[in-house]
Amino acid sequence: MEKYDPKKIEPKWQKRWEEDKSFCADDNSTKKKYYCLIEFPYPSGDGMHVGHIRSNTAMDIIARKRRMEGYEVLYPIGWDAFGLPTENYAIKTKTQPAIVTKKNTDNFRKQLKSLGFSFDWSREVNTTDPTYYKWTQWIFLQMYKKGLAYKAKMPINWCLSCKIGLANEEVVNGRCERCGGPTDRREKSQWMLAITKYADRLIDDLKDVDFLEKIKTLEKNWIGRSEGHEVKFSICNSQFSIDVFTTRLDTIYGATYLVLSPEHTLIKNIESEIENLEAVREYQQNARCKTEIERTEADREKTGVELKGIKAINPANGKKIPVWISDYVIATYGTGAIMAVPAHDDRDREFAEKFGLPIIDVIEPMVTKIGGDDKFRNEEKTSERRAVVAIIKHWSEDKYLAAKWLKTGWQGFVIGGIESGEEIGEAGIREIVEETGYMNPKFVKKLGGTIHARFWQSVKNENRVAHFEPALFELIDGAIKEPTEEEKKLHQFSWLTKEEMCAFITHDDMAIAWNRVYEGQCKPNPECERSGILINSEACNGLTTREATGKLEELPEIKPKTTFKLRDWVFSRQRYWGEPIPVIQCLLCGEMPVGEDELPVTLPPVDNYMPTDSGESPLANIEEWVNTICPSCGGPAKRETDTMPNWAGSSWYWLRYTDAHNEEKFADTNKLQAWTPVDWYNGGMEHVTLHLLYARFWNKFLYDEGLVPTVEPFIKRTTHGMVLAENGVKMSKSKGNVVNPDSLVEAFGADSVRLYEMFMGPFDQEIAWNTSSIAGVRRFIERLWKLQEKIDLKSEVEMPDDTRVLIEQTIKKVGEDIEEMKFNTAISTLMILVNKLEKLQTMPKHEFEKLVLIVSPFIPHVGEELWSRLGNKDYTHKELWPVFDTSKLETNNIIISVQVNGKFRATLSAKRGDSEQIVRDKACMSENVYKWISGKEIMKVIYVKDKLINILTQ
RNA sequence: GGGCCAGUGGCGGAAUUGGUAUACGCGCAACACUUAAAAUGUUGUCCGCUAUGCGGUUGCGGGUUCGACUCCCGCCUGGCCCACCA
Repeated sequence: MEKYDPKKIEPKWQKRWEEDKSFCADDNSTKKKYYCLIEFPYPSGDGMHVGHIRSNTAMDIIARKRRMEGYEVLYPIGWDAFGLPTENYAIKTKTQPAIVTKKNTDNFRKQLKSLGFSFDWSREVNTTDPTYYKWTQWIFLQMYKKGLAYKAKMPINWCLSCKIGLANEEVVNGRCERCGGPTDRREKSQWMLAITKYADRLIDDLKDVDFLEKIKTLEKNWIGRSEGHEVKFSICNSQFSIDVFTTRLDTIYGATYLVLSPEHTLIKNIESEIENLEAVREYQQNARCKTEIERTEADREKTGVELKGIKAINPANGKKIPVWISDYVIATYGTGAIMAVPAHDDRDREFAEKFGLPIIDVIEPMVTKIGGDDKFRNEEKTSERRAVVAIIKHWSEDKYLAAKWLKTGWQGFVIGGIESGEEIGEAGIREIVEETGYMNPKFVKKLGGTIHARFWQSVKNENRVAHFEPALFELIDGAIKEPTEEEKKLHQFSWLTKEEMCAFITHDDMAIAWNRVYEGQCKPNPECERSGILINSEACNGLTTREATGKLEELPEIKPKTTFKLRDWVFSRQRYWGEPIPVIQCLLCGEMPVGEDELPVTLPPVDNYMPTDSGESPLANIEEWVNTICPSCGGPAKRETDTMPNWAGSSWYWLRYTDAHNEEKFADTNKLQAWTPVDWYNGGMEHVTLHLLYARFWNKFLYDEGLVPTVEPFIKRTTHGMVLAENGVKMSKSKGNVVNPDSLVEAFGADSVRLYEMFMGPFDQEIAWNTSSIAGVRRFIERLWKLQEKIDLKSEVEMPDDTRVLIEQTIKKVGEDIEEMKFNTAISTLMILVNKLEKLQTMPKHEFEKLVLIVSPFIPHVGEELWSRLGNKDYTHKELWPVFDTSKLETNNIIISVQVNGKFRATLSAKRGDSEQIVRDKACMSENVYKWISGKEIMKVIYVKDKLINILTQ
């Protein structure tokens, strides 16, 4: 037998596949289609990364399995080649980006081919190819026509070192996502895409796709839909008004001031009325100069300036309230203005406390007992009462008095009714002395607002609506008078530390009170703090949050409104290496789209790729390119010099794969119909909020235009974990820890590299690379290879029963694991089978062939080679995926484990389906078991059929 | 601060309607083959002990159960994403 030599067999099969166009998808096939997609790579100068190989192999396995299941599979590949690294390289080396890109894609292509991926190379696309970006520009023009692409002067994120505008998505913690440098905000005229018009659908349509739940959650949170109200506050003595967005309309009576973002447009309109205009301007100026990093620093102290002379009118109660500006209000979210409710919003409270603004409690947190003996009984009589919750501090230690009600089991604090006309402190002291016997309590302070509780007061046999007023008391000394016998029967008292108290408290109302002493350490049900009863709210007093919201909605100044965190997509880049935006500025006609027949607007060669200091693209310096004629009047005009962002080309590439060489359309309708939507799209988690959202947006737009057949582009989306360097950090060229797949293929062969990438750990988790472990999978391949020697070509030998069962089980498990992307366990199952087969002297050919077929998607070169050596003429991927025989999945001889009192003591052999009695008798006869049960009475026997018996003795 | 996830040998990791924890692989050790080494093969490899047996062990502490890596409650640690979003 020949030695296993990947250097010989891998190029051989790769060549045959290519010559036979084995993996070219047939548009006209009558088979069911299956579209597998991976995120097309950015061809960087560093060459391919072992991470690329991991996700490509995973989809390759699925694509190959689908072919064996009888599908016509499309598994295409291309290059997402526009981008900053190439441009930066061009700036440094004065090489044309197109030439760099060519070199890099050639290298990537060679690397991918060396790994035996079953890509359809006939459909290769490249986003930087004018025949491709012609259609990127064309789609842009369609959006332009529908008003979805528009130019706007607006503050944008500006990277100080890249000198380009960035989308919000490209700013991470105030820093440029690409270079890590600081960013600030600048007013620039930018092209925008109105993705927010699709915000609702981008959320709602998620219900119809098979994405991992975490992906859906991430997208939803990113879009950030928030239901609330827009409230119009008119300004005294002015025609202007301020719209604010709030999700807590019910707190409007507590809105004691308004806050505008420093950039708010109203300020300009009412300048003449502002008495301290200088100070306001200075604040605006400061806010503008602050970089995004400074603005997003956590726990930054609140700043702001009042617009003196300006008062807004609260539409709920007609009160005049001051208007401030502060950078804690974000210009681009909601309306860029808020009504501040310091009593019920932490940020507003911080601001109000700093600037001495009034704080009015308008919500009593409500605690309604909904379960247990003290559940509020709607049908019974109800009485209402004010009561003080006395939190009593020890005279010398940091301990507090805990009270337990002996009749009900409630645990909390001393509580006493407040008589009419009585002060809280007064009532508390009276109650403390009465109930606890401590003679010298002192009132310290009130603790926040009232807590509204509704419960069944079993002692009094009635419902109670209680308004609890938490207050802090301190004992001056330990002087105590023995309480009466009657009191002793009611309560039991103890001194507890803060931590002990948290554990002691049994009810949410007490927990809320305690939280005001020991901030946030006790955790009441958060629902209690959110929903409550209105107070200090005039007509709404006594209503619940929900009722009040409904009532307030009737006011003409208030209307329901939905807001999103998602903003429109900044679509301009002041860079060279991107798709030119196909728009012309005519001196007479203004903004004119380039005619569709003029596309593509191609990139001219330039000498200097450096962006200009004014922030314009290097294209602005190419006069012969910039100067053109107006498509409408024929007069002199200038081309738009901004280019599209990196994300443009990847927002529709899967559509182009269906018809990669079409010169008339971005893709033929029939071919789109034949192949889309993508059945399974795998990619990185990091692309879920950017690329995936953009791609779904473009697809929805094209769907609305009748240009693609489905609303959603991808049926199923999964993610892979990142491959890290051996020490667990990210691989990067600058750290010099990038593992080169070429040397691995050279040393171990492509099949070993593929197999290791799949075996190293769970596919969806990030994992550190470990080159020494490849030896293990290489050994496995060698052992599989050697099994050839044991084949009985005539298939005359019988296989032992348990081995045949194992083969069927392996077929089942491998098939299921591939579907769930549990490649690591699929491979270990295959290893177990090979270990077993090795022990045989000989085995029938047809059984071994099953194994060859199910390993072939993982290690296709070995699969193909073994398959042909067994005398088969066709490729493995043209064979049918083996079907396991359900009747052979299990043997009749089974092992049952025996427990005595839940401890494992023995195992026994039995026949499938044996009755409890048989198993029990066998178990009791076993020496190991007998030892444990002799002399003891058997109380109970638990029998799990065909699995386990548990004998319980006294 | 909010959301999501994870924690199992020296290492990567298996094990889910709750049923023999550590499969599979790496590494390590011993042995065989060899002049030798590599490669290969065989055996062993969670911890403790009075050792053919017994006890303990899945981050920590409780709970439910005949039985818990798995379910529930409370903590600790680590990671990822979002973050002044009204």
